[in-house]
Amino acid sequence: MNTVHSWCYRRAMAKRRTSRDNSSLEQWAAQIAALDAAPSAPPSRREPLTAGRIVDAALQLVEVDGYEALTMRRVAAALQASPGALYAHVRDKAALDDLMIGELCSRITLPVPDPAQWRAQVLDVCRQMRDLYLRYPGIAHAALESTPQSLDALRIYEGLFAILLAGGAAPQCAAWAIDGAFQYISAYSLVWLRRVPQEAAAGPIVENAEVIERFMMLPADRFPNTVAHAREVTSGEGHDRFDFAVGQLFRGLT
Amino acid sequence: MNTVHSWCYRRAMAKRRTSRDNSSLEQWAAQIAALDAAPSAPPSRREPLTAGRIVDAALQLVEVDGYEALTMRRVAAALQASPGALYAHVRDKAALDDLMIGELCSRITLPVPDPAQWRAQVLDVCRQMRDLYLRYPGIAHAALESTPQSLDALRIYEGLFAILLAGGAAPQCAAWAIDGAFQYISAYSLVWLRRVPQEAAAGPIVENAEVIERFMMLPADRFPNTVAHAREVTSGEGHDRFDFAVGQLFRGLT
DNA sequence: GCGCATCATGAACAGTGTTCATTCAATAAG
DNA sequence: CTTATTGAATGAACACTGTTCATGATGCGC
Repeated sequence: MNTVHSWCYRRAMAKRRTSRDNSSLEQWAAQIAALDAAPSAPPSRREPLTAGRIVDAALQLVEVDGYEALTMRRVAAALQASPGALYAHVRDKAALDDLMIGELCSRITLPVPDPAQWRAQVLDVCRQMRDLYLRYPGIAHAALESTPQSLDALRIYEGLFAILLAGGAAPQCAAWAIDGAFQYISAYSLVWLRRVPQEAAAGPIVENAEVIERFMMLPADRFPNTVAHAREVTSGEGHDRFDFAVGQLFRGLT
Repeated sequence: MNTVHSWCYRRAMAKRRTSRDNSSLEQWAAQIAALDAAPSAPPSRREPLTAGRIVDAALQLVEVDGYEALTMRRVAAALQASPGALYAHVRDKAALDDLMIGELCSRITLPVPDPAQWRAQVLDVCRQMRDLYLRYPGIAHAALESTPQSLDALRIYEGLFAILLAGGAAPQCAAWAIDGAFQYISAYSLVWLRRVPQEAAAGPIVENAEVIERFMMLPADRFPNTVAHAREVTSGEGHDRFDFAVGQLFRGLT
């Protein structure tokens, strides 16, 4: 449903020049036709395929089943199209990955820089990235592998840069810290996925106690510090460690 | 098929029973052939398959062709074995990944903690990890996906922990910083690979000037800060950015 | 109405991880 | 010295993957 809505929006924007009502009418007719055709057999003739629709379908697939389930064939099936049809609009699966992270980057809202609270602003942008990566599990893979700087990614680079410079940071330190943060956020989002299925089984408290116990079962002669500070090693609720790491990366830049 | 095979089996058994010298002769010929084959092809036909040999072969493959070329079939071919034979010693490809990063972790040398120079010691260990990840290109993928804490990885966790505690860091901050560093190092090693093929083309100076020029071609109204500080954005020789980010993560913990 | 250019199709290709019945070699038991 | 057993290796499958391409159908401009 999500993709259908955004697709309708995009198509309406693109075709606004010719005739909005016509597109709306087509849509109306297609919906009516779908009422009959959908239960019996999926109609082969659909609305034209576009890169935008492909990206939307791919993102929806990742949101539901994770990035490792993202397959050209599955995207095509979700669009009721042939696998080869996608390659008329998207060069590669890598190109699709780039488009997906571009779409994600375009969803991030950048604040107007406020020197008084630049730390909070930077952290907020980083959290937005993290939440997007977690909403589409495993898509950080694509972010790590994709083109160094797409224009969409560069937009949020510029946004963070502006916040940091307004806060009084030196340009080189600011640029390097942003770079490091991008990489850290991707890695964090990937590692975070490994804890999710465990959370579904039981509450986090029991889970944490279990982990502490396991750490204390380690041979104390080989892992003295880990055993001694098992509580601190396993501490951190939610995304506390994320906030800590991001805070460290942007520390003392003024 | 089933009956035919079992019939063949019975027939082979019967044949062996009737003329055993024939089978012995074949074996004799095989031994003679092995005399010649052994010096030329030293390895593996008679050597029993072990998890260790599989891991070694897999690492060698990654070192030469990269992690995306790591395939169960290729590992088996390198060992002159059948693809299915690997599964008697390694449960999954994921398990093979775990064993590989375990092997890598076991190669890292940990210093005895010296409070006077704990920063240098931490940076050295992080660089060892990075260099291993870069020597086996793309294997950081396995590190990000693999089991949260294998005992080999925990060993270097403990080593870093000891260095930091000796340096006077608070246990929780130390643990969180180590965690962040692990994730950052993996992401950095993956991102670094995208620059390597460009280095082969020309010297880094020309390359850098090219990148600066490209950044300055951006629309200045949309990317004012990136354009204005293109030099700082593209600065950093070698692993300068790595050292910066690691330094930030472990900053001010005493 | 027709020609054209575009797009979707479905089959194919070369791979992938993984499984399985079958075969073999070496060993333990009689 | 046979014989039975066992554990590992095989090779052929299975269900997939990304990608290509000739074929065929579609809708638009004239």
